[in-house]
Amino acid sequence: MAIRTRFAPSPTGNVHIGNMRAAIYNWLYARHHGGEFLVRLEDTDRARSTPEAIQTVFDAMSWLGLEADEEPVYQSTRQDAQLETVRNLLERGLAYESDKGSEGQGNAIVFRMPGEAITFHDEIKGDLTKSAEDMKDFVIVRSNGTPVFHLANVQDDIAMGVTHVIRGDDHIENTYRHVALYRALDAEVPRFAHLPMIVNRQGKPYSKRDGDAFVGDFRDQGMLPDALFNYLVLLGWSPGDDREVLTRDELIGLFTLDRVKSSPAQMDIKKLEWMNGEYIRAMPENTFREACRKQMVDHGLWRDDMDETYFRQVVSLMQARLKRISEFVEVSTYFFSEEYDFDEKAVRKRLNKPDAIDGLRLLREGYATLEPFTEESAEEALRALAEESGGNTGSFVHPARVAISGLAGGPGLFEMLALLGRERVVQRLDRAIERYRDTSS
RNA sequence: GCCCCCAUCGUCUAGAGGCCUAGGACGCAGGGUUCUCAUCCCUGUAACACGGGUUCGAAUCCCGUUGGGGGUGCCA
Repeated sequence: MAIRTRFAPSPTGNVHIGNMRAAIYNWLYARHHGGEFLVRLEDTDRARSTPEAIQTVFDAMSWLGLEADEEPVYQSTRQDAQLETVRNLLERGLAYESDKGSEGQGNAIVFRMPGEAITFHDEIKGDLTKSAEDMKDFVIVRSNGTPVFHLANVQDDIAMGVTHVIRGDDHIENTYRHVALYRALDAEVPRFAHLPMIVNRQGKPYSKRDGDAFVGDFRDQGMLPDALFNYLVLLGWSPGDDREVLTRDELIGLFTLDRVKSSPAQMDIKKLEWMNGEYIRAMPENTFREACRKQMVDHGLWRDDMDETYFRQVVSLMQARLKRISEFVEVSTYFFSEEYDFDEKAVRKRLNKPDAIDGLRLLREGYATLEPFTEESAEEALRALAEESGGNTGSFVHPARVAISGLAGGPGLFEMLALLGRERVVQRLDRAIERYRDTSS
C-alpha cells in the first residue's frame, strides 16, 4: 500500500518552526517512499482560523517548497462525517452520553476506553505502552454538538487514508487514545512517529514570546528556504555520516525515520547563518543577483536607471561576504548612494589621525589626474605614493577605505575604487578630508 | 501528585559492547593567504549528568538518582 503522510496544522496566524519541521519530515518521508504528502487544516477554531491565518500556512509551505499531492482538506467541512462515526460508536456501546462536567446545554458524548493497556510501536521511540488505569474515558463530542480534536483528527486521518502519522511528541499521550479510537472504528491503525521538540536558547519550548521561531521571520531575516530546510532536517536527524550540506534530492534519498533522534534539539542561529552563507555562495550568479535586486526594491533603494553592468559587478563582490541576503543593502549602500554612514569605530581607528588625513590629501591629488582610472592604475598610484612617503600601503589603504565606504571591511579597495570611478572617489576623499581634518588630533 | 518521554563538546550530531586515549559540523581561539572584511587552508578548544550493577570489556545493556520536557481540558 502506498504511503500517505500528512501535515495537519491548526491555522493560528503563524507557522512555528517546530511545526514546519514536522511538515518537512512528513514531506521527506512521503517523497523517500514515493508516497503522497497531504495537508489538512484543522480549522475548527473558527475565531482564529481566518483566511489570512490559513494563507500564512500555505505561504510558509510554498516558500519551503513543500508541495502537497492533493488538495488541502479543511477539517471544518468534515463535521458531518465525523458525527456520523459517533452514531456508529454510540450504537455499538463504545461511546455514551454524559453530563459529567457539563458546561450547561445538554450532554457530551464520551468515548469508552477499552479497559486494557494500549501499546503501539513508535518509529522513533520504540514500543510505547500505557496501562488501562492511567487512561480515562474522554469526550469526543461537546455538549454543543461539535467534535473534539481527538475524534476529528482520527476520523479525518482514516478518511484521508493516512498511513503514517508523523507529529510532535507532545501528542504521545493523545496517541494512546487515538489508537483506541482506530480500533473501535475497525480502522487500520497507522504507523506513528513522534518527533522531539525544538527548544529555545534556554532549553525551553518555544513560546509565542520567543519571536524568532516563525517561518516568516526567517524569510524576513534573509534566510534562503533551501538553507532553512536543510538546517531543519538536520535538527533531530542525521544521515549517519558527516555530510551536512545536502541537496533536497539527497535528503529525500537519505531520509528515514529510524535515524531521527528522540531527544529535543536546540536551534542554533549561528549554524543556520553559516549554512545560509553556504547556500548563498552556492547560488548561481544571476539568482543571487535577482535576490539582491529584490532586497534593493524592497528597501526602496532600487532605481530603474541603475547601470546593469555596474549592479552586476557590485553584486559579484558581495556573494562571498553575506550570511543573509538581507545584509546586502546594509553592506553595500556606498555603492548606490553618497549618503552612506560612517562606522564610528572605523573612523576612530583609521581617520581620526593627522597622518591619515595627510595621506588622503596626497591620494586625492594623485587620483584627481590619474588617467586612466582603473583597478590597476589606482593600485599602482597608491603604492607609489606609499613608497615615496615612506609609509606602508596599509597607512593609505585603510583610511581610503573608510573614507570611500564608511566601513572597515569589504571588497578589495581597488576593485571598489575602479567601480565607483574617479569622479566619485575624488569627491568622497574631499568630503572625508573636510569632515575629519579637525577631529583628527 | 500521578502517567509518559528524554539525557555525548556551549549548540547540532556520529556512536547500536571491544574499531573510542569518543569522530564531524557550527561557534570560539590561534595561525596562513590578503590592503581590510568575508571566502579558503591549517591548528587548537571542549562532552559520554551521577551512582550502582551485568560483562574479560560499557558512551553503548539493566536498575536507581538527578535534571529537563510532555500529558493529566467539553484546547489543538
